Amino acid sequence: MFLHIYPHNGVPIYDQIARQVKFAVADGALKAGEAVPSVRELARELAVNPNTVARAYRTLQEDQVLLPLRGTGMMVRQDAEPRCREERLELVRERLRQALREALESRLDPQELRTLVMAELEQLREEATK
Amino acid sequence: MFLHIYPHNGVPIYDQIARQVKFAVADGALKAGEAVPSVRELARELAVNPNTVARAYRTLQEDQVLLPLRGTGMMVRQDAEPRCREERLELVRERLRQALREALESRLDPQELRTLVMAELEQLREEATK
Amino acid sequence: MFLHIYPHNGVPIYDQIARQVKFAVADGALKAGEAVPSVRELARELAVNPNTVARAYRTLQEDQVLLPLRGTGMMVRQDAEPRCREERLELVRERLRQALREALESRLDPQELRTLVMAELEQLREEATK
Amino acid sequence: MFLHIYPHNGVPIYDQIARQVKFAVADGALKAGEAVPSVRELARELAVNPNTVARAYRTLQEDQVLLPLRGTGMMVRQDAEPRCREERLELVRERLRQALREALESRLDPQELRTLVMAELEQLREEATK
DNA sequence: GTGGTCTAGACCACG
DNA sequence: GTGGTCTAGACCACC
Repeated sequence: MFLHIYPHNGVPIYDQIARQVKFAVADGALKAGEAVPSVRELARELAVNPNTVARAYRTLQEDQVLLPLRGTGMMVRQDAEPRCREERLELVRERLRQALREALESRLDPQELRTLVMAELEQLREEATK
Repeated sequence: MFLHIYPHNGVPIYDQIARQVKFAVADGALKAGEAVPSVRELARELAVNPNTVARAYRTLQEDQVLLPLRGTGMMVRQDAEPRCREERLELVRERLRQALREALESRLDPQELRTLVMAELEQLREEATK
Repeated sequence: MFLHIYPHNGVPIYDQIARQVKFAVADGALKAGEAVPSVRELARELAVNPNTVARAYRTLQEDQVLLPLRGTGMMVRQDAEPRCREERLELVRERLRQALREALESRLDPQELRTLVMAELEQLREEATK
Repeated sequence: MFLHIYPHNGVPIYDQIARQVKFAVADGALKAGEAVPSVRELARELAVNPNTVARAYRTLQEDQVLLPLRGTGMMVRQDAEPRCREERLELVRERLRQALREALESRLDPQELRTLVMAELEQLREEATK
C-alpha cells in the first residue's frame, strides 16, 4: 500500500487514508476481494495511531468499500471498484473546484492563473516521475 | 466588502476572511489607509460570529496588513499592498498545489485530469461573469 | 434527556444511546430544532466516557438525525422526526424478531411461549408505570 | 444437529452454538449419553471456524452439559436434560425481556407494540412450518 | 493474530 | 464553552 500522508495540511489523517484507499481501488491497485493491511500493520507503516486507521476503515465500511472478515482482516468488496471510480472523480473534482474558485475570487489575472495552474501541474508531474 | 464565505468546506471561517481581505488589498479593492468594516458589522454581513471576525482581524494585524485605530476600528496599513500581492500568489499557489497533488496521486489519467482542470476553470469563470 | 443505559447487555453503549435518541425524536420528546445535550454533559449524566457519546452523536449525524452547529452543540434536524418514526418501528421490530425467532427455535411449547411473552410484557409495563 | 447460525446479529457465534445445544438437550433432540458432532464436523456443517465450535463446546463443559470422551469426542451428560430445560426458559426469557424492555422504552404505542409482537410471532411460526 | 469497544486525556478549531 | 481530531492503551470477541 503506497499511501502518502501529509500530517498537517488541514485534511484529517483518517480522511486522507480513506480517500487514498478509494483511489487505489478505483485505479485497480487494490482489487475486489483483495485484503487490505490490518489496522495495526498500516498504522505502523504510516506511523500513525491504530485508531486513526481504524476510523478510516470504519468510514470505508460505511461507504461500501471494505468488508470486515471476522478475525482475518478486511477485504475490498466485490462491487467496490465502479463506485470508487465514480467517487474518485467527484472527490478530486470537488477539491480542485474549491481551490480554483478561491483562485478566481482572488482576482489574480485570469491569464496568469491559467499559466499558474499549468505550471504547477507540470512541475508536480515531473516530481512524480523522477 | 465582497467576501464569499463557504461555511463547511474545510477551511476555517476566520482563515477564509483573512485570506480574502489580503486578496482585496492585493487587488486594490481595499486601498492603503482605507478603513475596514467594524467586527460586528462584518459579522452581521457575513452571518458569522463576531469572535470569528475578530480572530481574522487579529491575524491580519499580526501579518502587518491591518492597523488598529484608537477606538475607531482598523485600517489597511500603508505598506500592505505589495506584501499582499506577493502573498496572494503564494496562498493561491499552495492550495492549488495541494489539490493538484492529490489529483495526480489519485492516478486519474493525466490527460483526463488536465481536461478536468480546464473544464472546471472555464465553468467557474462563466459562473463568475454571469 | 431520560436515557436508560444497560452497560453490559451485549449492545454497545454508543448504540444504545443512538437508538434511544432516535426513539426520543420519534416520540416527540426531542423536537426538530431542539438542542441535544453537549457531548460532555450527556457523558457526565450517563456516567460514560465523552468519546462514547461522541461516537453516538457521530452516528446520528450520519443517519441524518442530528446537525452540528459550530461551537454551539448539536440540534435535531428539521426533517428527522418522520425518519425516526419509521426507523423506530424497524429497530424495535428487528430486535423482537431476533428474540422471538430464537424462542421459537428453542422448541419451547408454542402456547407456553405465547404466555411467556405476554407475561413479560405485562410485568415490564407494571414496572414502568410504578 | 439442526443449528441455525445468524453470523452478524450481535450474538457471538460461539454463544449461539452453546445456547442451541442446550435447547436441543432440553427438547430431547439430543439425549443423555448421545455423542455430539466433532468440532471439525460441526464447524464444516455450520461453515464457521473450528475454534469457534471448540469454544462453544468448552463453555458447554463448564456448564455441565457435555462430557469429553477420551479422544472420541463429547457426549451429553446423563444429568444434563433437566438442567437444560430450566436454563432454556431463563435464556429465552432474558432475551425476550431485553427486547421487550427496549420496545416499551421506545414509547411505541402499547397497543401497537402488542399487535407487533403477536404479528411477528405469528409470521415466524408460519415461516417455521412451511 | 484480527477487528470492535471503551476509556482517558491532550490539543485544536470554532464561536 | 462547543465539537473534532488524535494519541495511547486496555479489554473483549472472534478466529
